[in-house]
Amino acid sequence: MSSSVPRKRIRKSPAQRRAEIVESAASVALNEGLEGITLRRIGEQLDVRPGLISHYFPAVEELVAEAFSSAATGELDTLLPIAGEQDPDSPVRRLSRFFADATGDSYHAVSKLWINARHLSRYRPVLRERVAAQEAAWRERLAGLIQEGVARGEFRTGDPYVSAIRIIVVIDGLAAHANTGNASHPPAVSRMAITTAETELGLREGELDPPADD
Amino acid sequence: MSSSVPRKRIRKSPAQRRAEIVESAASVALNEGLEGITLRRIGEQLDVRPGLISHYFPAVEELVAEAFSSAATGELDTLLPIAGEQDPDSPVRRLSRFFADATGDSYHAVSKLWINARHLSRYRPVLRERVAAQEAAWRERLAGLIQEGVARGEFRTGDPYVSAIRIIVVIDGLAAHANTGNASHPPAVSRMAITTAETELGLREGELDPPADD
DNA sequence: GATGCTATTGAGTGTCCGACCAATAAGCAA
DNA sequence: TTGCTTATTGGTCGGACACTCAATAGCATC
Repeated sequence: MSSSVPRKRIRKSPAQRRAEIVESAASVALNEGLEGITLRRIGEQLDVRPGLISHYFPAVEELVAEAFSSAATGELDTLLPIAGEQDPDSPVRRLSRFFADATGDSYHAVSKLWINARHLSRYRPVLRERVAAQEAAWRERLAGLIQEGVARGEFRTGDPYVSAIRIIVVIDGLAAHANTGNASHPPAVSRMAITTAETELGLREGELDPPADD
Repeated sequence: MSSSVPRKRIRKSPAQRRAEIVESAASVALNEGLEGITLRRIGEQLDVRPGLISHYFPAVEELVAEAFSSAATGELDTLLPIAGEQDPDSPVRRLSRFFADATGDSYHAVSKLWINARHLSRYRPVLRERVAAQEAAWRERLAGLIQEGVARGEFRTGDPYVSAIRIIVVIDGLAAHANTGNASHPPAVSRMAITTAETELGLREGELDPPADD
Protein backbone atom coordinates (compact mmCIF):
# COMPACT_ATOMS: atom_id res chain seq x y z
CA MET A 1 0.00 0.00 0.00
CA SER A 2 2.88 2.32 -0.50
CA SER A 3 1.60 4.80 -3.01
CA SER A 4 -2.16 4.44 -3.30
CA VAL A 5 -2.30 8.15 -2.57
CA PRO A 6 -2.84 10.08 -5.79
CA ARG A 7 0.19 12.00 -6.95
CA LYS A 8 0.33 15.67 -6.31
CA ARG A 9 0.00 17.52 -9.56
CA ILE A 10 2.05 20.54 -10.43
CA ARG A 11 0.45 22.53 -13.12
CA LYS A 12 2.67 24.64 -15.35
CA SER A 13 2.19 26.87 -18.31
CA PRO A 14 2.40 25.01 -21.63
CA ALA A 15 5.40 27.04 -22.74
CA GLN A 16 7.30 26.30 -19.56
CA ARG A 17 6.40 22.62 -19.52
CA ARG A 18 7.29 22.24 -23.14
CA ALA A 19 10.67 23.87 -22.58
CA GLU A 20 11.28 21.55 -19.63
CA ILE A 21 10.51 18.54 -21.75
CA VAL A 22 12.82 19.58 -24.58
CA GLU A 23 15.60 20.36 -22.16
CA SER A 24 15.20 17.03 -20.44
CA ALA A 25 15.14 15.21 -23.77
CA ALA A 26 18.25 17.03 -24.93
CA SER A 27 20.12 15.97 -21.83
CA VAL A 28 19.05 12.36 -22.30
CA ALA A 29 20.12 12.59 -25.94
CA LEU A 30 23.57 13.78 -24.94
CA ASN A 31 24.11 11.30 -22.15
CA GLU A 32 22.37 8.17 -23.33
CA GLY A 33 21.53 8.65 -26.96
CA LEU A 34 18.51 9.70 -28.96
CA GLU A 35 16.83 6.33 -28.63
CA GLY A 36 16.85 6.92 -24.88
CA ILE A 37 14.19 9.53 -25.44
CA THR A 38 11.03 7.62 -24.56
CA LEU A 39 7.78 8.81 -23.07
CA ARG A 40 8.53 6.88 -19.91
CA ARG A 41 12.11 8.04 -19.59
CA ILE A 42 11.37 11.73 -19.98
CA GLY A 43 8.25 11.47 -17.84
CA GLU A 44 10.26 9.86 -15.08
CA GLN A 45 12.98 12.48 -15.28
CA LEU A 46 10.42 15.27 -14.91
CA ASP A 47 8.38 13.32 -12.34
CA VAL A 48 5.35 13.35 -14.59
CA ARG A 49 3.20 10.69 -16.26
CA PRO A 50 4.25 9.56 -19.75
CA GLY A 51 0.92 10.62 -21.16
CA LEU A 52 1.82 14.22 -20.52
CA ILE A 53 4.79 14.01 -22.83
CA SER A 54 2.47 12.63 -25.48
CA HIS A 55 0.22 15.58 -24.88
CA TYR A 56 2.96 18.03 -25.81
CA PHE A 57 4.54 15.84 -28.46
CA PRO A 58 1.86 13.64 -30.03
CA ALA A 59 4.61 11.93 -32.00
CA VAL A 60 7.86 11.15 -30.20
CA GLU A 61 9.82 11.72 -33.36
CA GLU A 62 9.09 15.40 -33.06
CA LEU A 63 10.55 15.48 -29.59
CA VAL A 64 13.61 13.59 -30.72
CA ALA A 65 14.17 16.06 -33.52
CA GLU A 66 13.63 18.99 -31.20
CA ALA A 67 16.02 17.57 -28.62
CA PHE A 68 18.74 17.14 -31.19
CA SER A 69 18.28 20.63 -32.54
CA SER A 70 18.42 22.04 -29.05
CA ALA A 71 21.60 20.22 -28.09
CA ALA A 72 23.33 20.92 -31.39
CA THR A 73 22.43 24.58 -31.41
CA GLY A 74 23.70 24.92 -27.87
CA GLU A 75 27.02 23.41 -28.78
CA LEU A 76 27.38 25.52 -31.90
CA ASP A 77 26.81 28.70 -29.93
CA THR A 78 29.39 27.57 -27.42
CA LEU A 79 32.07 26.57 -29.90
CA LEU A 80 31.52 29.20 -32.56
CA PRO A 81 29.69 32.09 -30.90
CA ILE A 82 28.43 34.76 -33.22
CA ALA A 83 30.91 37.60 -33.18
CA GLY A 84 29.59 40.39 -30.99
CA GLU A 85 30.08 43.97 -32.08
CA GLN A 86 32.62 44.55 -29.39
CA ASP A 87 34.07 41.06 -29.49
CA PRO A 88 37.75 41.72 -29.02
CA ASP A 89 38.91 38.38 -30.38
CA SER A 90 40.29 38.16 -33.88
CA PRO A 91 39.11 35.44 -36.28
CA VAL A 92 42.44 33.65 -35.86
CA ARG A 93 41.99 33.61 -32.13
CA ARG A 94 38.38 32.52 -32.31
CA LEU A 95 39.22 29.73 -34.69
CA SER A 96 42.11 28.67 -32.50
CA ARG A 97 39.79 28.60 -29.50
CA PHE A 98 37.35 26.52 -31.47
CA PHE A 99 39.92 23.84 -32.14
CA ALA A 100 41.03 23.88 -28.55
CA ASP A 101 37.48 23.37 -27.29
CA ALA A 102 36.76 20.77 -29.93
CA THR A 103 39.02 18.31 -28.21
CA GLY A 104 37.42 18.63 -24.81
CA ASP A 105 35.26 16.09 -23.09
CA SER A 106 31.85 17.61 -23.59
CA TYR A 107 32.69 17.75 -27.27
CA HIS A 108 33.07 14.01 -27.23
CA ALA A 109 29.45 13.66 -26.14
CA VAL A 110 28.40 15.93 -28.96
CA SER A 111 30.35 13.89 -31.48
CA LYS A 112 28.46 10.84 -30.34
CA LEU A 113 25.21 12.72 -30.67
CA TRP A 114 26.01 13.65 -34.25
CA ILE A 115 26.80 10.08 -35.17
CA ASN A 116 23.61 9.07 -33.44
CA ALA A 117 21.52 11.63 -35.28
CA ARG A 118 23.08 10.95 -38.65
CA HIS A 119 22.29 7.31 -38.31
CA LEU A 120 18.78 7.76 -36.98
CA SER A 121 18.11 10.14 -39.85
CA ARG A 122 17.99 7.08 -42.00
CA TYR A 123 14.61 6.15 -40.57
CA ARG A 124 13.24 9.43 -39.26
CA PRO A 125 12.45 12.10 -41.84
CA VAL A 126 11.71 14.79 -39.30
CA LEU A 127 15.06 14.30 -37.63
CA ARG A 128 16.76 14.14 -41.00
CA GLU A 129 15.59 17.62 -41.84
CA ARG A 130 16.82 18.97 -38.55
CA VAL A 131 20.19 17.36 -39.03
CA ALA A 132 20.46 18.91 -42.48
CA ALA A 133 19.52 22.27 -41.01
CA GLN A 134 22.15 21.96 -38.29
CA GLU A 135 24.79 20.95 -40.79
CA ALA A 136 23.94 24.05 -42.80
CA ALA A 137 24.10 26.18 -39.68
CA TRP A 138 27.58 24.92 -38.81
CA ARG A 139 28.78 25.50 -42.35
CA GLU A 140 27.39 29.02 -42.41
CA ARG A 141 28.83 29.88 -39.03
CA LEU A 142 32.30 28.67 -39.89
CA ALA A 143 32.18 30.19 -43.36
CA GLY A 144 31.16 33.48 -41.80
CA LEU A 145 34.11 33.42 -39.46
CA ILE A 146 36.44 32.63 -42.33
CA GLN A 147 34.96 35.39 -44.43
CA GLU A 148 35.54 37.85 -41.65
CA GLY A 149 39.11 36.67 -41.37
CA VAL A 150 39.60 37.15 -45.08
CA ALA A 151 38.17 40.64 -44.87
CA ARG A 152 40.58 41.49 -42.09
CA GLY A 153 43.47 40.08 -44.05
CA GLU A 154 44.11 37.27 -41.59
CA PHE A 155 43.05 34.44 -43.88
CA ARG A 156 43.64 33.76 -47.53
CA THR A 157 41.35 31.40 -49.41
CA GLY A 158 39.75 31.16 -52.79
CA ASP A 159 36.32 30.34 -51.46
CA PRO A 160 35.51 30.69 -47.75
CA TYR A 161 32.55 28.40 -48.11
CA VAL A 162 34.56 25.58 -49.67
CA SER A 163 37.25 26.02 -47.06
CA ALA A 164 34.64 25.77 -44.33
CA ILE A 165 33.23 22.55 -45.73
CA ARG A 166 36.69 21.06 -46.18
CA ILE A 167 37.55 21.75 -42.57
CA ILE A 168 34.25 20.31 -41.40
CA VAL A 169 34.77 17.18 -43.46
CA VAL A 170 38.01 16.51 -41.62
CA ILE A 171 36.38 17.21 -38.27
CA ASP A 172 33.60 14.77 -39.11
CA GLY A 173 36.07 12.17 -40.27
CA LEU A 174 38.01 12.40 -37.05
CA ALA A 175 34.85 12.31 -34.96
CA ALA A 176 33.63 9.15 -36.64
CA HIS A 177 35.44 7.05 -34.06
CA ALA A 178 33.84 8.70 -31.03
CA ASN A 179 32.14 5.44 -30.07
CA THR A 180 34.83 2.95 -31.02
CA GLY A 181 37.14 5.09 -28.99
CA ASN A 182 40.38 3.14 -28.96
CA ALA A 183 41.55 5.51 -31.65
CA SER A 184 44.64 7.04 -30.03
CA HIS A 185 45.82 8.34 -33.36
CA PRO A 186 49.34 9.67 -33.82
CA PRO A 187 49.54 13.46 -33.52
CA ALA A 188 49.97 13.74 -37.27
CA VAL A 189 46.43 12.49 -37.50
CA SER A 190 44.75 14.03 -34.47
CA ARG A 191 46.12 17.42 -35.48
CA MET A 192 44.71 16.95 -38.95
CA ALA A 193 41.80 19.33 -38.50
CA ILE A 194 44.10 22.15 -37.45
CA THR A 195 46.58 21.35 -40.20
CA THR A 196 43.81 21.38 -42.76
CA ALA A 197 42.54 24.70 -41.55
CA GLU A 198 46.01 26.23 -41.60
CA THR A 199 46.64 25.01 -45.11
CA GLU A 200 43.21 25.99 -46.28
CA LEU A 201 43.42 29.50 -44.87
CA GLY A 202 47.00 30.28 -45.74
CA LEU A 203 48.24 30.34 -42.16
CA ARG A 204 51.65 29.44 -40.85
CA GLU A 205 52.03 26.00 -39.32
CA GLY A 206 51.11 26.04 -35.66
CA GLU A 207 49.33 29.34 -35.88
CA LEU A 208 46.05 27.76 -34.84
CA ASP A 209 47.55 25.73 -32.03
CA PRO A 210 46.24 26.45 -28.58
CA PRO A 211 48.42 29.00 -26.78
CA ALA A 212 51.00 27.10 -24.75
CA ASP A 213 51.22 28.35 -21.17
CA ASP A 214 54.94 28.48 -20.64
CA MET B 1 -7.76 -23.56 -41.38
CA SER B 2 -5.25 -22.48 -43.91
CA SER B 3 -2.02 -23.73 -42.45
CA SER B 4 -2.83 -26.16 -39.69
CA VAL B 5 -0.62 -28.60 -41.54
CA PRO B 6 2.77 -28.81 -39.86
CA ARG B 7 5.54 -27.18 -41.81
CA LYS B 8 7.87 -29.34 -43.76
CA ARG B 9 11.26 -29.28 -42.15
CA ILE B 10 14.45 -29.03 -44.11
CA ARG B 11 17.37 -30.17 -42.11
CA LYS B 12 20.78 -28.77 -42.95
CA SER B 13 24.26 -29.14 -41.61
CA PRO B 14 25.06 -26.66 -38.85
CA ALA B 15 27.83 -25.07 -40.88
CA GLN B 16 25.62 -24.55 -43.86
CA ARG B 17 22.68 -23.24 -41.87
CA ARG B 18 24.88 -20.91 -39.95
CA ALA B 19 26.39 -19.50 -43.11
CA GLU B 20 22.90 -18.99 -44.51
CA ILE B 21 21.88 -17.08 -41.42
CA VAL B 22 24.90 -14.81 -41.49
CA GLU B 23 24.46 -14.13 -45.17
CA SER B 24 20.81 -13.30 -44.70
CA ALA B 25 21.59 -11.03 -41.76
CA ALA B 26 24.30 -9.26 -43.74
CA SER B 27 21.88 -8.54 -46.54
CA VAL B 28 19.31 -7.18 -44.10
CA ALA B 29 22.03 -5.06 -42.51
CA LEU B 30 22.94 -3.55 -45.86
CA ASN B 31 19.41 -2.92 -47.05
CA GLU B 32 17.51 -2.05 -43.90
CA GLY B 33 20.07 -1.47 -41.20
CA LEU B 34 21.54 -3.48 -38.36
CA GLU B 35 18.49 -3.02 -36.15
CA GLY B 36 16.53 -4.82 -38.83
CA ILE B 37 18.30 -8.00 -37.80
CA THR B 38 15.73 -9.68 -35.56
CA LEU B 39 15.04 -13.32 -34.91
CA ARG B 40 11.68 -13.02 -36.62
CA ARG B 41 12.98 -11.10 -39.62
CA ILE B 42 15.84 -13.47 -40.41
CA GLY B 43 13.67 -16.49 -39.69
CA GLU B 44 11.10 -15.26 -42.14
CA GLN B 45 13.70 -14.56 -44.81
CA LEU B 46 15.02 -18.11 -44.52
CA ASP B 47 11.56 -19.61 -44.08
CA VAL B 48 12.44 -20.98 -40.70
CA ARG B 49 11.15 -20.48 -37.16
CA PRO B 50 12.73 -17.68 -35.11
CA GLY B 51 13.78 -20.15 -32.47
CA LEU B 52 16.22 -21.69 -34.90
CA ILE B 53 18.12 -18.45 -35.22
CA SER B 54 18.35 -18.35 -31.46
CA HIS B 55 19.72 -21.86 -31.57
CA TYR B 56 22.67 -20.78 -33.70
CA PHE B 57 23.05 -17.36 -32.13
CA PRO B 58 21.89 -17.53 -28.50
CA ALA B 59 22.41 -13.78 -28.30
CA VAL B 60 21.31 -11.67 -31.25
CA GLU B 61 24.14 -9.27 -30.69
CA GLU B 62 26.55 -11.92 -31.87
CA LEU B 63 24.66 -12.27 -35.11
CA VAL B 64 24.57 -8.52 -35.60
CA ALA B 65 28.32 -8.33 -35.12
CA GLU B 66 28.89 -11.24 -37.46
CA ALA B 67 26.64 -9.73 -40.11
CA PHE B 68 28.52 -6.45 -40.00
CA SER B 69 31.88 -8.16 -40.23
CA SER B 70 30.71 -10.21 -43.15
CA ALA B 71 29.38 -7.25 -45.10
CA ALA B 72 32.35 -5.02 -44.33
CA THR B 73 34.90 -7.68 -45.20
CA GLY B 74 33.12 -8.32 -48.47
CA GLU B 75 33.25 -4.68 -49.42
CA LEU B 76 36.88 -4.33 -48.42
CA ASP B 77 37.87 -7.26 -50.62
CA THR B 78 35.93 -5.73 -53.48
CA LEU B 79 37.32 -2.23 -53.19
CA LEU B 80 40.87 -3.01 -52.13
CA PRO B 81 41.58 -6.58 -53.18
CA ILE B 82 44.79 -8.05 -51.94
CA ALA B 83 47.36 -7.78 -54.68
CA GLY B 84 47.75 -11.12 -56.37
CA GLU B 85 51.21 -12.28 -57.38
CA GLN B 86 50.40 -11.78 -61.01
CA ASP B 87 48.16 -8.77 -60.47
CA PRO B 88 49.11 -6.61 -63.42
CA ASP B 89 47.73 -3.39 -61.94
CA SER B 90 50.08 -0.86 -60.46
CA PRO B 91 49.37 0.69 -57.06
CA VAL B 92 48.44 3.97 -58.74
CA ARG B 93 45.91 2.18 -60.88
CA ARG B 94 44.52 0.16 -58.01
CA LEU B 95 44.14 3.26 -55.89
CA SER B 96 42.52 5.09 -58.75
CA ARG B 97 40.09 2.22 -59.21
CA PHE B 98 39.34 2.33 -55.51
CA PHE B 99 38.29 5.96 -55.65
CA ALA B 100 36.23 5.32 -58.76
CA ASP B 101 34.34 2.48 -57.10
CA ALA B 102 33.98 4.40 -53.88
CA THR B 103 31.47 6.72 -55.48
CA GLY B 104 29.23 4.00 -56.79
CA ASP B 105 25.80 3.11 -55.52
CA SER B 106 26.57 -0.04 -53.60
CA TYR B 107 29.22 1.96 -51.80
CA HIS B 108 26.50 4.26 -50.58
CA ALA B 109 24.82 1.36 -48.82
CA VAL B 110 28.11 0.45 -47.21
CA SER B 111 28.62 3.99 -46.00
CA LYS B 112 25.25 3.81 -44.32
CA LEU B 113 26.20 0.53 -42.76
CA TRP B 114 29.36 2.02 -41.30
CA ILE B 115 27.47 4.92 -39.80
CA ASN B 116 24.97 2.42 -38.46
CA ALA B 117 27.64 0.22 -36.93
CA ARG B 118 29.63 3.08 -35.47
CA HIS B 119 26.57 4.35 -33.72
CA LEU B 120 25.34 0.98 -32.52
CA SER B 121 28.82 0.32 -31.17
CA ARG B 122 27.92 2.76 -28.47
CA TYR B 123 25.65 0.19 -26.85
CA ARG B 124 26.94 -3.13 -28.14
CA PRO B 125 30.41 -4.14 -27.00
CA VAL B 126 30.63 -7.17 -29.26
CA LEU B 127 29.85 -5.08 -32.30
CA ARG B 128 32.23 -2.40 -31.13
CA GLU B 129 35.12 -4.82 -31.21
CA ARG B 130 34.24 -5.96 -34.68
CA VAL B 131 34.03 -2.39 -35.90
CA ALA B 132 37.44 -1.67 -34.44
CA ALA B 133 38.80 -4.77 -36.13
CA GLN B 134 37.35 -3.74 -39.47
CA GLU B 135 38.73 -0.24 -39.13
CA ALA B 136 42.14 -1.75 -38.51
CA ALA B 137 41.74 -4.04 -41.51
CA TRP B 138 40.94 -1.12 -43.81
CA ARG B 139 43.89 0.87 -42.49
CA GLU B 140 46.25 -2.05 -42.96
CA ARG B 141 45.01 -2.79 -46.43
CA LEU B 142 45.35 0.78 -47.61
CA ALA B 143 48.68 1.24 -45.87
CA GLY B 144 49.91 -1.93 -47.56
CA LEU B 145 48.94 -0.62 -50.95
CA ILE B 146 50.67 2.65 -50.26
CA GLN B 147 53.76 0.90 -49.04
CA GLU B 148 53.92 -1.12 -52.21
CA GLY B 149 53.56 2.06 -54.22
CA VAL B 150 56.41 3.63 -52.28
CA ALA B 151 58.57 0.57 -52.88
CA ARG B 152 57.89 0.80 -56.59
CA GLY B 153 58.68 4.49 -56.59
CA GLU B 154 55.14 5.49 -57.51
CA PHE B 155 54.31 7.16 -54.20
CA ARG B 156 56.30 9.42 -51.93
CA THR B 157 55.29 9.76 -48.30
CA GLY B 158 56.96 10.07 -44.95
CA ASP B 159 54.84 7.44 -43.29
CA PRO B 160 52.55 5.17 -45.33
CA TYR B 161 50.50 4.38 -42.28
CA VAL B 162 49.81 8.01 -41.44
CA SER B 163 48.99 8.72 -45.05
CA ALA B 164 46.53 5.86 -45.06
CA ILE B 165 44.77 7.12 -41.96
CA ARG B 166 44.64 10.66 -43.30
CA ILE B 167 43.00 9.48 -46.48
CA ILE B 168 40.52 7.37 -44.57
CA VAL B 169 39.65 10.28 -42.31
CA VAL B 170 38.61 12.30 -45.33
CA ILE B 171 36.65 9.39 -46.75
CA ASP B 172 34.83 8.98 -43.45
CA GLY B 173 34.14 12.67 -43.24
CA LEU B 174 32.62 12.71 -46.70
CA ALA B 175 30.60 9.59 -46.01
CA ALA B 176 29.09 11.07 -42.87
CA HIS B 177 26.24 12.52 -44.89
CA ALA B 178 25.19 9.24 -46.49
CA ASN B 179 21.84 9.37 -44.73
CA THR B 180 21.16 13.08 -44.85
CA GLY B 181 21.91 12.82 -48.51
CA ASN B 182 21.02 16.23 -49.87
CA ALA B 183 24.73 16.97 -49.79
CA SER B 184 25.45 17.77 -53.44
CA HIS B 185 28.79 19.25 -52.52
CA PRO B 186 30.77 21.30 -55.01
CA PRO B 187 33.42 19.27 -56.84
CA ALA B 188 36.12 20.94 -54.78
CA VAL B 189 34.63 19.07 -51.84
CA SER B 190 33.50 15.79 -53.36
CA ARG B 191 36.96 15.38 -54.93
CA MET B 192 38.54 15.96 -51.57
CA ALA B 193 39.44 12.33 -50.93
CA ILE B 194 41.30 12.08 -54.22
CA THR B 195 42.97 15.43 -53.70
CA THR B 196 44.09 14.40 -50.25
CA ALA B 197 45.53 11.16 -51.54
CA GLU B 198 47.37 12.91 -54.35
CA THR B 199 48.86 15.45 -51.98
CA GLU B 200 49.65 12.82 -49.38
CA LEU B 201 51.39 10.52 -51.85
CA GLY B 202 53.24 13.09 -53.90
CA LEU B 203 51.22 12.55 -57.05
CA ARG B 204 50.37 15.07 -59.74
CA GLU B 205 46.93 16.58 -59.61
CA GLY B 206 44.39 14.45 -61.44
CA GLU B 207 46.64 11.42 -61.46
CA LEU B 208 44.14 9.44 -59.41
CA ASP B 209 41.13 10.53 -61.40
CA PRO B 210 39.20 7.78 -63.12
CA PRO B 211 40.37 7.29 -66.68
CA ALA B 212 38.17 9.41 -68.94
CA ASP B 213 36.88 7.45 -71.88
CA ASP B 214 37.44 9.90 -74.68
C1' DG C 1 -15.25 31.52 -2.27
C1' DA C 2 -17.19 29.71 -6.40
C1' DT C 3 -16.44 28.74 -11.42
C1' DG C 4 -14.38 27.25 -15.61
C1' DC C 5 -10.62 26.14 -18.38
C1' DT C 6 -7.28 22.88 -19.33
C1' DA C 7 -2.96 20.71 -17.73
C1' DT C 8 -2.40 16.33 -15.97
C1' DT C 9 -3.41 11.71 -14.66
C1' DG C 10 -4.50 6.66 -14.83
C1' DA C 11 -5.53 2.91 -17.19
C1' DG C 12 -5.66 0.39 -21.15
C1' DT C 13 -4.53 -1.18 -26.26
C1' DG C 14 -1.75 -3.33 -29.53
C1' DT C 15 2.91 -4.23 -31.34
C1' DC C 16 7.44 -6.00 -31.37
C1' DC C 17 11.25 -7.67 -29.16
C1' DG C 18 14.77 -11.53 -27.15
C1' DA C 19 14.91 -15.47 -24.70
C1' DC C 20 13.58 -20.09 -23.20
C1' DC C 21 12.31 -25.08 -23.62
C1' DA C 22 9.95 -29.39 -24.19
C1' DA C 23 8.26 -31.93 -28.09
C1' DT C 24 9.04 -33.41 -32.78
C1' DA C 25 10.87 -35.32 -36.99
C1' DA C 26 14.71 -35.40 -40.56
C1' DG C 27 18.07 -38.12 -42.21
C1' DC C 28 22.41 -40.56 -41.24
C1' DA C 29 24.39 -44.88 -39.52
C1' DA C 30 23.99 -49.50 -38.16
C1' DT D 1 14.62 -51.38 -41.88
C1' DT D 2 15.44 -49.69 -37.28
C1' DG D 3 17.29 -46.63 -34.20
C1' DC D 4 19.43 -42.49 -32.65
C1' DT D 5 21.28 -38.08 -32.83
C1' DT D 6 20.10 -33.45 -33.07
C1' DA D 7 18.27 -29.82 -36.16
C1' DT D 8 13.97 -27.73 -35.97
C1' DT D 9 9.52 -26.50 -34.33
C1' DG D 10 5.71 -24.26 -31.72
C1' DG D 11 4.36 -22.05 -28.04
C1' DT D 12 5.11 -19.10 -24.10
C1' DC D 13 6.90 -15.47 -21.07
C1' DG D 14 8.08 -10.90 -19.53
C1' DG D 15 9.41 -6.41 -20.89
C1' DA D 16 9.52 -2.07 -23.44
C1' DC D 17 7.52 0.72 -26.57
C1' DA D 18 4.07 4.58 -28.65
C1' DC D 19 -0.30 6.01 -28.64
C1' DT D 20 -5.34 6.97 -27.00
C1' DC D 21 -8.83 8.96 -24.06
C1' DA D 22 -12.13 9.73 -20.46
C1' DA D 23 -11.72 11.35 -15.79
C1' DT D 24 -9.53 14.43 -12.54
C1' DA D 25 -7.79 18.41 -10.18
C1' DG D 26 -4.71 22.76 -10.28
C1' DC D 27 -5.19 27.39 -10.46
C1' DA D 28 -6.36 31.84 -12.49
C1' DT D 29 -10.30 34.66 -12.83
C1' DC D 30 -14.19 36.65 -11.29
